[in-house]
Amino acid sequence: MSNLNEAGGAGSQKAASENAPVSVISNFIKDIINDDLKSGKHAGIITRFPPEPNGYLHIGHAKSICLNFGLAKEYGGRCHLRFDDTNPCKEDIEYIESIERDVKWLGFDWNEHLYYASDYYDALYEYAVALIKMDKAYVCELTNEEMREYRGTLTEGGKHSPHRDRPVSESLELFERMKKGEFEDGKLVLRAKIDMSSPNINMRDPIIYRIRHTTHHRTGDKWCIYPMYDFTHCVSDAIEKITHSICTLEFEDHRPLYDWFLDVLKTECHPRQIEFARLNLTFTVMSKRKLLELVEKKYVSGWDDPRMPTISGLRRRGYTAEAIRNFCEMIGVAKSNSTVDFAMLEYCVREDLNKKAMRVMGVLKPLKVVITNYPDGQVEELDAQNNPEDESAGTRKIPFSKVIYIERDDFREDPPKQFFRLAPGREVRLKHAYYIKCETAVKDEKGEITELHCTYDPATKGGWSDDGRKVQGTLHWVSAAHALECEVRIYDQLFTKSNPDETASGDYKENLNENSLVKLYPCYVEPGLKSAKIEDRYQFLRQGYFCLDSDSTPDKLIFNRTVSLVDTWAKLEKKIQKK
RNA sequence: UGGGGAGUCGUCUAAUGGUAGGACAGCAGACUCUGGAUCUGUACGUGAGAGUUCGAUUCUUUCCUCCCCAGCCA
Repeated sequence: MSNLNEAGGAGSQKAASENAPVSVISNFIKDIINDDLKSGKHAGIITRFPPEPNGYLHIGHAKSICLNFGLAKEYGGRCHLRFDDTNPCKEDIEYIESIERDVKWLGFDWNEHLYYASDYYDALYEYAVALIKMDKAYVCELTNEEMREYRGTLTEGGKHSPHRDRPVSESLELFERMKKGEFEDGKLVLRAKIDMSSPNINMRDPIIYRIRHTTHHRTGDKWCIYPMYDFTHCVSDAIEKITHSICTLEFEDHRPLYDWFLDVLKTECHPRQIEFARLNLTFTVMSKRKLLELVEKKYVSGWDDPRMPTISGLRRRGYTAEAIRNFCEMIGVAKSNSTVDFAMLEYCVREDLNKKAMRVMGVLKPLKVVITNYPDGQVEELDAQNNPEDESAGTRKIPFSKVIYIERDDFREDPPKQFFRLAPGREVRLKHAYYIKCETAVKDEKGEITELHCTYDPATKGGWSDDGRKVQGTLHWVSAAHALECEVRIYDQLFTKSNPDETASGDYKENLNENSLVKLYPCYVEPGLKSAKIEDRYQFLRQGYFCLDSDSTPDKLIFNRTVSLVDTWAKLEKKIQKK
């Protein structure tokens, strides 16, 4: 059982020892940094990755992680991991742990620079008091609904709160009492005093503290007032002496507020906020709300369901950290909204796994083949190359015997023109083994083919013939007596539409793909896979890349298909059928 | 219809006044004991107009389209 507990072995990655390489491609953020370095504004850079621990990280976060940690590495600076934990209602320790695990797995290291916004609650409180004393903040008693009314609309300015001009001393006292827990949730808030007529709604006296009698996952019950994002984020950045605070586009019109707080507070450090476009991917959703819904309503098995675009899902699916990093490098960083073709991500895993994954043979939809002229009871150990892309991967022995399984799709009774595989009277090569020729197809009473009777040519051992004879097809196979029975899970896109949000009803779930998971059983793989460990990755010859799923037990191996191989024949066949 | 952003091959992304380039996807071919990989070739783009200039993706201007903002979420 121990072999199922952690990754290791031939097909696996040593995540911890992996180190992300430095990027060579430029982007507009690097241009800014280069200017800042050149002008002497900064001697070095400090960035940060600031997730809120209210969900699992996804591939979109990976883009941000690669950007922030990548920049730090490239410029010899550092990147902090900071949990933006200012909303105890939504946050959870489970998420903190998963985020740390995922960032590490991606190959990045924050060293001792692990922080929490909640670390700064005392400082934040003092800054808030300072704001009140400067008459730049006040305690407001408007209800939620009133607040919305007073805020105005996109086209009209708002109105002043009746509490806006209350004396500083009164706000001070009220704020103190808010902190002491004298008011219930929602009764009072602390607001910045900026400009209710601003065309930028964020500047219309934004709330900076609200009351929440909720236990915080780190500070417990010490606080019942919690700071809002806009106030917390810029102050946290300043405390950590961040030089470049990189966030996504939707925060662009929060920047004036970010700058306002730091200007008014006259913080020693005033980071520059830079916005870039978040990642969108075809055939999937990236919003935390939707991913959470998929998990909670059991459309998927969990955050790490192999169909999820989460880091843990992709990892379980068999993606490597290197593939994800390469992908993030490949897609670039810019300010225009964009949706990347999922095929680009698949290209990146294939490229990486092609170099690394050990080749093995596995039959997904078995068809029994009896080699009639092969001696009963004889077993030969044949040599098989582990990875033609990597000489150092060596070879292994695989057993061959009279009864084998081949892929059902590799036989056609009535083969189309360009079909190179097995058919009555046809000869093909069994990879690493012999040429075999199909003599007869045995059928049951319903006309289903139950097995094939073939003959082999003993002179072709290893898959060669000296007489110049050519065979067009090469098939993978496993010896029936030696094969390991297992389950294989074939995944397809979670959604049927390239843009899942394109719906008639407005509910993206109507685009869920009913066939996104197909479980195949029994499948047969070569006996060597018995020692496979969770997350070990393999190429099943001619089929795709697979990895051992965490649902596996020593008695039942389960493999996930990470991605298929490029299937030229499938494409060709489709074209033939169209004609 | 307020404010803030963005428009370059099908999709991402370069070119910062001087030959519009790369990657993915597509197509065609070569090669191959994986119809994998690899290699070669090929097609495809500056949202529109006006202006400045010898020369504009780049500068100016008008227009068009798309995205974000009215949580006591981040």
